[in-house]
Amino acid sequence: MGVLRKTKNLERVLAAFADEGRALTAKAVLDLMPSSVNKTTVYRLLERLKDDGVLHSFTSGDGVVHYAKCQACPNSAHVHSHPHFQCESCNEVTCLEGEFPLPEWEGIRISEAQIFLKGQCTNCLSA
Amino acid sequence: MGVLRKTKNLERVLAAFADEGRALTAKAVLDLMPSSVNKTTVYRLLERLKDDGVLHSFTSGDGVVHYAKCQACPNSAHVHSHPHFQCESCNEVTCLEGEFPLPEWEGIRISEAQIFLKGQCTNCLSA
DNA sequence: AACCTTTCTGCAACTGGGTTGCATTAACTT
DNA sequence: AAGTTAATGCAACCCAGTTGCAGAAAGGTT
Repeated sequence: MGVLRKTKNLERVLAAFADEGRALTAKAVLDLMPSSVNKTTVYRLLERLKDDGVLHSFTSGDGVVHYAKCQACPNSAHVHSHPHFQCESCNEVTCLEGEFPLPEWEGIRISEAQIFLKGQCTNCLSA
Repeated sequence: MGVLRKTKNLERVLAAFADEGRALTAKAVLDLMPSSVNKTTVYRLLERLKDDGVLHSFTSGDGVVHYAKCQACPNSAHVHSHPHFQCESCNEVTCLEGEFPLPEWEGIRISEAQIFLKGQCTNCLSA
C-alpha cells in the first residue's frame, strides 16, 4: 500500500499517541495539531497508521470512533478483542490489557467480542 | 415528556418491533414505513419510545445505532447490560437474554459493560 | 544541485446520520 | 363542535467522515 514517508504531520500524530497510553478521537488528534493542518490529513494519517498496524480503532459505547496505540500487542497478529474502558469522571478512554475470554452462548457461535466498559479509573478513584 | 398518543405511525413502529425479536436501525424502521412518513418523525418516535421504556438502544461494533424491544426485561428497572449479537452471515442483530457478569479489573471500578458479539446465529449455523 | 517520481497535503465539495424550528395537522378533552 | 396539546412534514442545519483534484513536499537518481 505505498511507502510510508516520514512527514512532520505523521511525527506529530505519532507523538500524540506515544506519550499517553490513552485513546484519542480523530477530533482530539486534530486539536493537538497546528491549526494549519487539515482534518482530511488527520483522517488519512489515522487510517494509514491503522493499515500499517501501528494503531487500532474501536467505537466507544456512544458510537464515537477512537484510535489507540496498543503497547502490549505484537506487531504481527493483531487481536484487539481486549476491552476498552472509559472513566465516567475524567472521560479518558484506555485499552485494558489482556484478552477477554469469549463468552459462551447457547445455539450460536461467537467469533468476536467488542467490549466497552465504563466506570472509575485509578486516578479518579483515589482523588 | 408529553402524553403518548396512539397515532398511525406509532402503531406502525410498534408493529415493526413486535413480531421479530430483532433490533432495527432508524433507517430500517423508516424503510418499513410508508414513503410519506418523514425521517424526523421516525427519529422522534424512536426517541420517545426509548424514553418511555418500550425500546432501548445500543450501538453495534461499527457505530450504528440500533433499537430493540427487549422482551424479557420488566417495564421498570431497565438494565440493558445484556449482550447484543450480530450474525455475520444474515447481519441480523438481536439481544441475548440474560445479564452479563461485570468483569473484574485491577485498579478500576466498572459500573457498566457494553458487549457486542459477532458470529453465526442458529439459523445460519444449520443452513 | 537539478530533476523526476510518488506520496502527502489542503481545499472545497459532498455524503449520511441525525437534529432543530416552525407552521400545519391530527388526537384527545370538555 | 370547539379548544388544547401533541404529532407530523418540511426545510434547513450540524457534525463526522469521505472524495477528487491540483499543488507541495519526500525521497531517489544522476
